[in-house]
Amino acid sequence: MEYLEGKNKFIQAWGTLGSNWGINKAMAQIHALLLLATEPLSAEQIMEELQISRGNANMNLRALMDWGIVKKEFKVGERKEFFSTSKDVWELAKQVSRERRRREIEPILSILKEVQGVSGENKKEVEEFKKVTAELFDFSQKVDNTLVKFTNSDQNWFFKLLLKI
Amino acid sequence: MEYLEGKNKFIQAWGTLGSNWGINKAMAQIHALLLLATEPLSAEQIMEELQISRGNANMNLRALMDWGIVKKEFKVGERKEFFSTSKDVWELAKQVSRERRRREIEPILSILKEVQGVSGENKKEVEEFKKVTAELFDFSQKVDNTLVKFTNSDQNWFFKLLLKI
DNA sequence: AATAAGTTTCAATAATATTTGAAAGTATAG
DNA sequence: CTATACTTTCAAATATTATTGAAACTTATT
Repeated sequence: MEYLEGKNKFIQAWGTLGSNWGINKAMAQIHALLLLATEPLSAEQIMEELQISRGNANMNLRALMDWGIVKKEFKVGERKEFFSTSKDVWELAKQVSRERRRREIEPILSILKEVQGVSGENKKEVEEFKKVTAELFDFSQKVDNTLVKFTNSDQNWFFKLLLKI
Repeated sequence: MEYLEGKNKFIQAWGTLGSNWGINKAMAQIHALLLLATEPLSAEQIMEELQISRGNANMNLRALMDWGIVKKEFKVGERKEFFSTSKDVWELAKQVSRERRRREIEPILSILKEVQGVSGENKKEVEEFKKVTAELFDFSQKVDNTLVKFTNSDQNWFFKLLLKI
């Protein structure tokens, strides 16, 4: 397979994967492009390679920076900004976990806690509600704890551990 | 907080959580409703409670059944179909992992493997490409293995294990 | 201070995904 | 067999989300 074909295939696949996990296609594709780049890329280069507009590139680069997985860089003598991402897959996974934990697990935990105190006429329904939400709370908390450990772990502690089983 | 308020809050939150993870809102909300129900619900009841159309209810119930997390049930003397979901959060998590593994990890693994064999003029680029995709392949395979263990584990083996650390 | 190079914003537009509802399909009961 | 109760399908409508592009803004250079 030709390099260019492989590259496009990979970028395409990364975009699709992102979409399935609630990350917009352009954002995932920019990330894929940066993963493959041998040096930081300018907004122009990204626009050009992915055939997207300046506004789109800018917004998604910002989103990637918000996620903490893309960094702005400057080159001496150049006024333009350049962008790069870490090639360390392990670091990437940890950063994504960290953000998703903050953005999704924490809010759901807080809601589950909040709704625990419901009251009402129908005893059976209320009890079922409390039971289910309590179990979800418990489970979510376990996931949360696991992610905290994971995101703070050095190396691939996690997988090494699993190998021992 | 009144039961109804809590219920709505939970259903709403479950829908939002779903959206963030690439699952459509109605699908997640139907699931939330079934989680809280004290007995299997008919399509009518679901349509009524969530204020959605018959077609919508039907399609998303089918999708939930495809995911293996909702089951059709029949009541004696009733011609209608009823739907229920397992209240076991652990089982639910395993089933979702199983499906996502099949639907997303396996395809990406196959693409990563496929693009490994690229060739091209620019040695530096090609090498970087192979390096990055090889690392992603390795990582994805580890995740895949972990999920296999997870989805086959009894009880909360996983979390119990983590407690030991 | 004026110009140039580059970045950001955001209303308008386009693309995508979801939802509806009515018609077609199926199965059960009489 | 056929009327009835219910389910499924899917084209069209709607809602949501992503993208564009040009104007506004910012910063650096002369």
